[in-house]
Amino acid sequence: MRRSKEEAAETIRQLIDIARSHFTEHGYAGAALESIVHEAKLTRGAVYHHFRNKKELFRSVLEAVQKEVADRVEREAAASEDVWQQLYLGCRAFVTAAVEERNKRIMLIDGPAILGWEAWRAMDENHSMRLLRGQLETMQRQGVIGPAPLDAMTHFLSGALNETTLWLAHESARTAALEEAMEAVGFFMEGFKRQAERATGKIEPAG
Amino acid sequence: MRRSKEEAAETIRQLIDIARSHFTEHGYAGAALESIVHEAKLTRGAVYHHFRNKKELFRSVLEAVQKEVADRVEREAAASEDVWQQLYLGCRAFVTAAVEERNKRIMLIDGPAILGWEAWRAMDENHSMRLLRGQLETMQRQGVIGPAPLDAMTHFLSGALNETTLWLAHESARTAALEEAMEAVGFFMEGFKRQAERATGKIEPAG
DNA sequence: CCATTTACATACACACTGTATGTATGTTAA
DNA sequence: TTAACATACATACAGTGTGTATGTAAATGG
Repeated sequence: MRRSKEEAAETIRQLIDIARSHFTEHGYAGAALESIVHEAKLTRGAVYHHFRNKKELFRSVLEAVQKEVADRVEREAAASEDVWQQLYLGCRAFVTAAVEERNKRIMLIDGPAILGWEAWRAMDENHSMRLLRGQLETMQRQGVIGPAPLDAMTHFLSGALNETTLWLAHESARTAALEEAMEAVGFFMEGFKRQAERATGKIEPAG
Repeated sequence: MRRSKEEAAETIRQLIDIARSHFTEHGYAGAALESIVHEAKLTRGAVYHHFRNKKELFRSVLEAVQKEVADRVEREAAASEDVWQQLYLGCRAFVTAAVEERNKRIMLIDGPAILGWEAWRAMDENHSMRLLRGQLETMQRQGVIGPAPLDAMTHFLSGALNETTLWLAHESARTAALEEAMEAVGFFMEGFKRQAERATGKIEPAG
């Protein structure tokens, strides 16, 4: 019953895909490998052949999720040439992509808990967060935002977007929620602008 | 070997306390009830008498953590009479309290994963988040921030503070990190101010 | 075409949760 | 004061799930 190389690659893809749906529906702990492989018409032996353990299977799933979301963010942000608009569009793309059922829980809830915050963050730095930080860096180089601490700002905004995503998922009944959330993003950006204006001496600081 | 009521209450406190340290050190999944009760010189029977299951024990631990953190936030925010300063102090108190080892993981990582985001949020609404939302509401009523969507802003800022906390924990070597993080909070507040000024017609919106 | 590797399946050991039941002591009401 | 009951645990066991060791047949490479 040994399969060829391409068939094995297909098996891996299938396992990741099915695991993703099970993790989405039952969470990491609630998703038994047995029921995952059953759907794939395999046994747990197949999983332990292709992945070191359950956690590594989850990591592969998360990797796929992150890549999907980041791709959407990058594509949609590129629709504008204005750096502010790019940031806005990117944030919007992120929350609308991440809010989807098949992304949300794996990416924002189980991800940090299963892999640990550091490993989760390390993965994120290769995807959405890299884009966000890159954008802020560009804006800073262009002088449209002042000499603020990039890392702190990136994490602040990233965390805000993550929680906003989960809130949006919860508020899915209210269509106005997305606009409200984006308004909050706007406030943050306004703060940037004002700080940039201060740095260039347009207005003086308030008390 | 039956204990009196006060002794039983002491048992519960002790279990929560020891469980908290085990959850902190090994995470929820990695903390075996057996090793928790062993430290308390009890058996798992004691746990299942006082708590429905492991998750309920965790919920009790989280409740204690939330209460501690929220109390500190409330106390430190009350040190000022200026609403902006109160918000700033509250945010600062939150991150410095939440960043502590015995709070961080339980509150920000395992909490949502074990109880689910909704239950976790529901608990949070009775603690730190209630304070945050209340403060924003006060500021809005006083007109120092404009007619912005309160819930969206609250979640945005709350999520930002949570991630900032985890980032700070990771950056614990750099003492400047806290100030950088608070600077990011400041940007957000600047956005509020500007938006409030716009609403009251002090300056006109930019493109 | 033979040796070796690969892709799984099978079987088993182990850890942990949860539940059912037992038991001794505290509590309370007649 | 004591019998009846409730409470605070301990003990024993069943179930579920992960991980590991081993088996096996087919694919791959020389």
